[in-house]
Parts: sequence; C-alpha cells; structure tokens
Amino acid sequence: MDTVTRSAKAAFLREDLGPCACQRRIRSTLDVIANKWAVPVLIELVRAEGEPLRFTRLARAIPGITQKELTKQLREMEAAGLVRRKVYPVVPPKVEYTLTELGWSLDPVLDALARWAATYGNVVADNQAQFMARKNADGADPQEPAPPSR
Amino acid sequence: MDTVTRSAKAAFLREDLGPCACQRRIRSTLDVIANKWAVPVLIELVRAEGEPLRFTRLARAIPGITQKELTKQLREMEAAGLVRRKVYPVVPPKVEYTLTELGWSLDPVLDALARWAATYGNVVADNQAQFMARKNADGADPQEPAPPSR
DNA sequence: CGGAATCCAATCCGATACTG
DNA sequence: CAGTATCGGATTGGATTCCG
Repeated sequence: MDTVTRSAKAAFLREDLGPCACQRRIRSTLDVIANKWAVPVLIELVRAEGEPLRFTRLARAIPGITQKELTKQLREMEAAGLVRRKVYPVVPPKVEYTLTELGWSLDPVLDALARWAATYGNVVADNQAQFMARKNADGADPQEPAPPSR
Repeated sequence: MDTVTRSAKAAFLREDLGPCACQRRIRSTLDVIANKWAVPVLIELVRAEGEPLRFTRLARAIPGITQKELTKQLREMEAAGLVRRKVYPVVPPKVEYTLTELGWSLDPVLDALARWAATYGNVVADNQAQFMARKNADGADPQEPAPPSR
C-alpha cells in the first residue's frame, strides 16, 4: 500500500534535471510563498473568488496576523506579481487587493496544501505531542509514530 | 481564460467550513512545512524514492544549508512524524533518514509546488526585478506585472 | 482607513570549535 | 560521521504612535 504511494506520484520531482537544479528554482519560489503568512493571505484571496478585499477585511479574516505583518506580506506578493493593489484616492483611504492571473495559478498548490492540512493536520499534532512526551519520559519503548489512519 | 482558472479549481478551499476554520488547521501544518528548509529536505527524500539517505549526503544535496539548520529541520520533521531516523551504533556513526508513510502523503503537495516553481519561478523573479526598478525610477507609467506567458 | 516609523524583545542563522 | 555547544550579528515580530 505504501509502495503504491511512492511509485505512482511525484513523477515531476524525479525528472532528471540535475540533482539540485530543481532545488534552486524552488528556493526562490519558496522565499515568496513559504513565508509565515503568505499562504493564509493567498487562501483568503482565493476564497474571495475575485472579489476585491480591503485591508482591514483581510486582517480580520486571518487570525493572529498583525497589521505590520500583513502589510509586509502584501507588499512582497505585490512585488512578485501575485497580488494587485488598487488605491482609491479618497478620504478615508480605500485600498483593494485582488489576485492577479499569476496569483490564481497558485490555486492547485494551495488546494493540495489545504487538503493535506485537513486530512493529516491532526495526525501531525498528535505525533508532535507524543514526541515531546517521549523526550520527557525517556527510556520508554520507542514506538513508531502513528501512521495516517486511512 | 482567466475565468476558467478561477472557476474550475480550489473547490476544496471554497467548501464552507467556517470562514477561518480551515485557516487554523493550515496554520499548524504550515508551521511544519513552510520552514525555510523543510521543502528542500522533503524533496531530496522524495527523489531518493525510499532509499535511505545519510546526513552528509542530504547536506550536500541541498545547496546553502548548514549542518545546524539541517539537524534542526530533520528533528522537527521527525517530531511531526514525516521522517524516520535510524541510528546505527557503529563507529564512525551512521544515521539514515527516510520518509515515513505520512511523509510520502505530502507527495502531491510537493509535486504541485515543484511544478509551479518550474513554470512560474522565473516570471516571479522578473516581476520582482521590475518592481524594484519601478521603485527607483519613480513616476514612470505604472505597468501591469507580466502575466504568465502561457 | 491604511499604512509608515520607531522602539524593543525574541529568535534565527552562520561560523567556529569541540565530541562520541 | 553526525552531530552538540556557544557566540555575535542579523532578522523577525509585537506594541505603540503618528500621519495623509
């Protein structure tokens, strides 16, 4: 069952580009989308389905983010061309954010990520808890971490 | 063409879980795999196709990583149950790393990421360069960032 | 409202040195 | 070989204040 898992997929990763040729390309991409808040922001914009979102609306939709971090993240994504920033010269100020076409192209990645998180997120949390517990109560029988239950 | 992009996909993200219910699950997942070196390490292990990799082999395969960071990353993934660490009590020491079944389940996510990076990575780089240039030479006509060329 | 600026604490990260 | 330990600089992140 696990041989199926490791044979059928990731065909792309196994294409022989040089051993770390794909690593370098991925590095710069990760510098954009692997930031702490990048994915949450992107997901909110995807969920908006093209409807422009204002700054405060975004901030409230993402629990735990501060205004500083949100600003920084949005600027970075604007620079990468993932997000369009539209400023209305009115008072009080009004700024709207939407995904660009390039931003929408991330959809499959975000979807895969969200699916994985929904399926295995709690398993990961359990494993981490057990790992901590095993460190404290040392010398206990070293168990295999819980395999996914499906 | 862009309406196709934004209508056909991300069905999962639009399922109505509460507005940020999916955000919270994703947060903990991202804390594991959105770290600077997590994806590069995972990709190397996937590319090994189940063959155990030793520490130094892993380190050499990932350009720019230091041994300190690699150790930290491997420990974190071991705690999450993504990676199995096998220590041989011999001298000189020998430690082998392999993906667990849970680790293999990340395959679709990594594949999606690698594909996106290969397709749009250079577009992102170009956009960033243009964005920087536009900041320096200010007052120029504000252009739309380059849409993906395919 | 949507930031920018400042201050300050925490933490990260690289380099180096040492060890079983 | 596969780490651990330590140090100092760099980066990150929150809280607060001010501005157009």
